[in-house]
Amino acid sequence: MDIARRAGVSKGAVSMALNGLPGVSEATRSRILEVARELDWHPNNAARALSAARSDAIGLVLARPARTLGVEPFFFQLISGLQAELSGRRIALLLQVVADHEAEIAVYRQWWSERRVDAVLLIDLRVEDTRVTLLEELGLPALVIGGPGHHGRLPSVWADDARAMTQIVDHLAGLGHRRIARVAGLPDLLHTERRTEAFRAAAAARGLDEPRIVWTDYSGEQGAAATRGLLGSPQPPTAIVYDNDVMAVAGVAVATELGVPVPAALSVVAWDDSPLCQLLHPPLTALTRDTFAFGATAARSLLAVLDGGEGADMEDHVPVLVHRESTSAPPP
Amino acid sequence: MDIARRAGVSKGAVSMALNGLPGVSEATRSRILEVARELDWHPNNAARALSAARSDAIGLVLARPARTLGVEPFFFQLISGLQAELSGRRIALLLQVVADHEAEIAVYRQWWSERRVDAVLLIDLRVEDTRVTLLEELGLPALVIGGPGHHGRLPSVWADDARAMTQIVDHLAGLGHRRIARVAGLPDLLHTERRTEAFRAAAAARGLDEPRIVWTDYSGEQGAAATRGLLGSPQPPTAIVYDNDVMAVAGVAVATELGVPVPAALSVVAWDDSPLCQLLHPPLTALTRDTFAFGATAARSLLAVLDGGEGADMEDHVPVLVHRESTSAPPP
DNA sequence: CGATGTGGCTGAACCGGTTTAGCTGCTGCG
DNA sequence: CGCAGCAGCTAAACCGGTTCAGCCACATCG
Repeated sequence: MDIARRAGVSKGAVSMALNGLPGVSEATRSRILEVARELDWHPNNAARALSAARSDAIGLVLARPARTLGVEPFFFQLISGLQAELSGRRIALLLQVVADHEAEIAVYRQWWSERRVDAVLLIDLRVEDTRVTLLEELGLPALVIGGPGHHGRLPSVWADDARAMTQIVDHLAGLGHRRIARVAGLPDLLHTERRTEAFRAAAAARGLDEPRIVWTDYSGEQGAAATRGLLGSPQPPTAIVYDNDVMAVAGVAVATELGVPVPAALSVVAWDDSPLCQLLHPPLTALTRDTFAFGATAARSLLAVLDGGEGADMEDHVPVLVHRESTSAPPP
Repeated sequence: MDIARRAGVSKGAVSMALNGLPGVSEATRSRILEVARELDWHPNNAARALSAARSDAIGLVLARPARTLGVEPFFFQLISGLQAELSGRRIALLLQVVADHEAEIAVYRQWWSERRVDAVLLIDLRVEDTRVTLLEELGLPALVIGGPGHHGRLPSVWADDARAMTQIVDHLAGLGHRRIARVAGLPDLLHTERRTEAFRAAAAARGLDEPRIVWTDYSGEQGAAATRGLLGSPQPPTAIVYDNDVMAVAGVAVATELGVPVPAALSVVAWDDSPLCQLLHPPLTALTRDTFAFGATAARSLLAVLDGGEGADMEDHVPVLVHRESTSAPPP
């Protein structure tokens, strides 16, 4: 190490000085720091990783069909939030987009066996999630985004989907709706199930008709098809809650096309707000969550895990329903 | 290395065997491979990186305001395409989302000084791009996505925006439009300028009126505002070309709101297709490009650079205009 | 004044691979 | 038969850091 030579000390001393460890005098430390600055020295990541048995990287695998990905701002906002916390600690984010569950698991195995990452983030938790048991078996530290429950001994961060859903149903019921329906996302995702339970429970609590639910893959196509089905049925709903913004937009388009005015004949609520919701005509009543902040929270939890902490489970803020013009009282 | 012990050879022999290098007999090689399989052995990435002076990772920095990011499927499709090529070579992708240009440059410096990446992808090329000179100075291998031109000695992969734009203008002129306008993206991006030049040139070649152009930040808000401005002017255009799908959607919403029927009174073309374009009412005529394939092409080019090749500049396929229902003959 | 710490530093081992010089035993050739 | 040449392997250096045992000089204390 040529800093050592230039400063006339051993490389052990340099290491202590640069890492703020005791073992060198203040005079020597500042001399070494000075030399390091002069030489614009930066530690070689591989060397540090090898010796410390750390990689200073965390991994995120996205396993959704490419088609539905990227349509939603959710992921980028999450990633931005994550990095707001991680980059301060010089921790990198490895991103991998894969086609399916199998491939996702293969990536975890490889990353961990090669020690490419120190931990991973698990997203889109399923009801029976083989990934959780895999990660536990591997001993690969992980933070589950989504919960509570079904995440084994892994720590988890989540938002209270149930309370959010209750908010929505209350809002609609308060406007006078009695026949509400829901266009849901993928049925095997845990949060879809959570929302479904809460949806049914809230409807029952308010004495509404047994609500209809249609499951989709989050794509606009399926959202449109579901809407068409609901509106074409004998007793069409007077309000529909969509599990994402893209489907809500598609739903409004279908309704308009069928001559069903929004909100006069049909109220629409979108789960997850986006610029799109505000641009549409009418602007959509939507459930807003601060995904950036959520990502930052998740990152802090993950760092706690990496620091050897237990990684306590944590609940994020409850999402807020923003009232816009796509919801109103049902037709008489 | 305990494979060596188990197989009764030296670790040097193990290394040769596992990497397919000459120097071991076939018998020994297969015995070593067998032991490695039994032990489910995988090389430690840090050790390999340290010794080979490679990191087996490439970096991608996205420096757009978080608000406009993620709205476009473009990035995820690009990333998916990149990884389709990269993961076969066990090369990871480091993703960093930053706020601005300064931060982006800082990330490059850090990544390279710590040898975290072997190369980076440069995206959203600007007319005067300080990043190009920085990367050249640093000696950090890079592939520029966007061009041709303005990328110094760095290799580049691009799509022919000019020909695509000509296609669009030809289509509109063929329908009979004479007053067309364009809602463009960020003015300092190179491809924005490319499109602008081509737009003006094609309009002139077809003898159309001098076209109006409004620049935006790609957000739906600004797209809506631009549309409002254009339609409210004394001589409103009969066709508008938008630089992305989100703005096109916003534009249609504004037109509808103002009582300007699409396509009867206003034709709309979106640059970049997405499910959204097909869902809208009317479905939008849009410029489709195979972003996944583009990403794969870029990855191959980048691999060529890493393999020590010159990294030849390459042009991707010309995007194709898909005719849907948002374009028709102008009102008489 | 000698025993005992102790702050400050050095030298070497170590992380887990790759690479290379060099050794061994065999084959083939004159 | 003697020697060159080569296949096949080992041992050790190396990548660039971190960590730790141990050494030295000096202060402190009984």
